[in-house]
Amino acid sequence: MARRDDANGTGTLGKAMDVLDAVAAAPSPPRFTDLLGKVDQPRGTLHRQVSNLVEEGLLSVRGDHSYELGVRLLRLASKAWSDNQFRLVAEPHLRRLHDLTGETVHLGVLSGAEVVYLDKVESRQAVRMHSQIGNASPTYCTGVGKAALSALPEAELERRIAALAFRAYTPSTLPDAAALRREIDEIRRSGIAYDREEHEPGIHCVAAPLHSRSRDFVAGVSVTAPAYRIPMARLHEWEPLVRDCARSIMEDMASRLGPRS
Amino acid sequence: MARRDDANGTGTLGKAMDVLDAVAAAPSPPRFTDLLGKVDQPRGTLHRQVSNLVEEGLLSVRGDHSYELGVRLLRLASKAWSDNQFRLVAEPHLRRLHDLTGETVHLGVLSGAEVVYLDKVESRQAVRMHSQIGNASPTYCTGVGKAALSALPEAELERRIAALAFRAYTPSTLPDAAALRREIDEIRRSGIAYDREEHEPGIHCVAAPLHSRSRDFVAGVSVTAPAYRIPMARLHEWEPLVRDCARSIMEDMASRLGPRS
DNA sequence: AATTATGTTCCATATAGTGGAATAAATTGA
DNA sequence: TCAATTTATTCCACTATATGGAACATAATT
Repeated sequence: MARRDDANGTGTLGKAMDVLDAVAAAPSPPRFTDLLGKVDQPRGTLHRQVSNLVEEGLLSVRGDHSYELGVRLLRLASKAWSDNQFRLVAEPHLRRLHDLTGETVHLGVLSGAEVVYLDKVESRQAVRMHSQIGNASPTYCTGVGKAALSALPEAELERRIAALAFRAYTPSTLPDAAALRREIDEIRRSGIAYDREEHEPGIHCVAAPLHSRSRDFVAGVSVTAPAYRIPMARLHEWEPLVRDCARSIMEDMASRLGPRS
Repeated sequence: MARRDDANGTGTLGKAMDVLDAVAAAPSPPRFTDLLGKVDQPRGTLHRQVSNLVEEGLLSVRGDHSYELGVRLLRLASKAWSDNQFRLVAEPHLRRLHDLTGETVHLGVLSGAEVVYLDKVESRQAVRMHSQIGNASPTYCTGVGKAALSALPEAELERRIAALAFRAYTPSTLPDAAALRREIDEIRRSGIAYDREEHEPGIHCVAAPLHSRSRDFVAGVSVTAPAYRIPMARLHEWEPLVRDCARSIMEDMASRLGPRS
């Protein structure tokens, strides 16, 4: 929810993105006046911004003046996904981790305050692919999220934690910054993060951090499983597999994309 | 390829989108100078535009100064897809069409010169979902593309056809505007479009047009099948099913979203 | 028909984007 | 290793573009 500091460096573009975010965050297609309440812009200004977004195909307007995100985003995202070098490099490693564990494997990267899923490998492909790719979850209550946070340089970590708004998804969701901070320290020591049913009841996972040399992006790999079928002990056994997967993705990145990736 | 008229009404935002398009169109992650050649902007200007896009997460820069589309697009597109009212309304109808035919069903909407796939229903879910959703194909050699074109008002159709650049994907791809024009007339009469292996050899389909009352968007539904297994005759038999599917989606839209959608 | 809510247009003003040129950084070649 | 060359980044006077308050138009509501 909390999204934007009053001042931002990206001028007109930033404002346009604010509008898109506002539409994305709305529970149902917002009308013009709804948006007027959500983004801090005067009528005339917002109206032109929205018109421009519509003209560019980033927003689409229905007959009743309500707005939806436009299909042009789908088109771009499709490219963003299929061309993504990190994902391309990681994919075979994820597949291998899946083969070794038999459970669902996720790859997620840190984006803003959230972790967005870049890829997913699971056996029963009955579930719609899109149900995860591109989805975003909070960092503080997911395996990949906490793993990714642990890979951030200290200053950056502080900044991000300070900006978080904690919400208890389950009884075991970490309640505040202090608890998260303690857990991150532990993850940094062990190189492994757990989600102990902190986001969804009955679902837990093991995850390992992943980052580019320069830390210009941080990510996480995880193996997720239902608690009733896979006990915590098994998750512990998988620690080396997950760690190895993360390590080999990083090595692969380094060798393929040059030492500086 | 042909993308932009010299003048466009969306100012700064439009230019930013041009840059995104240029990155999306590149066969491999372009560097700054590559982009400089593709978008018509002076160095200083382009540099700031790119910086802004990176800061907003719409572009991401790798260690070697090459640019990729950013993950924020995935996040937005995920929302764009899951919230899309048209798709939500259409989904059960697509599923029904799939059950009746046993073959792959597509839903695509017209976006610029292309048709982008909004949904896909197929039995063997082995294929990755993202392999189609958000993908774009030319209008003039796909079933949904031609169907969608046929639903455009005359003036709009002329304009779009004039802007097309024809490329022969297969021996049966329509070669030019005249041939397409003739076929569109036929589709308007019959209400059914065929792709006779015009995009991919061995793949053909039946499609029907679909549009919102006000024509502010046009789309198509199709049943696609391999030619070796499903003969043309069978496609003909499916005509009523496809037409009914399109009709019932439109009716459903009208009733759910109000008479004006 | 009058009232209220909602959407759209206008235009003087200021802000934010522009772009040519200078600087810095990385890469290549001798 | 150092110069030559390519490539990326910064700077800033200038101006095009976005701004926003207010007037106007168009539904919806009473």
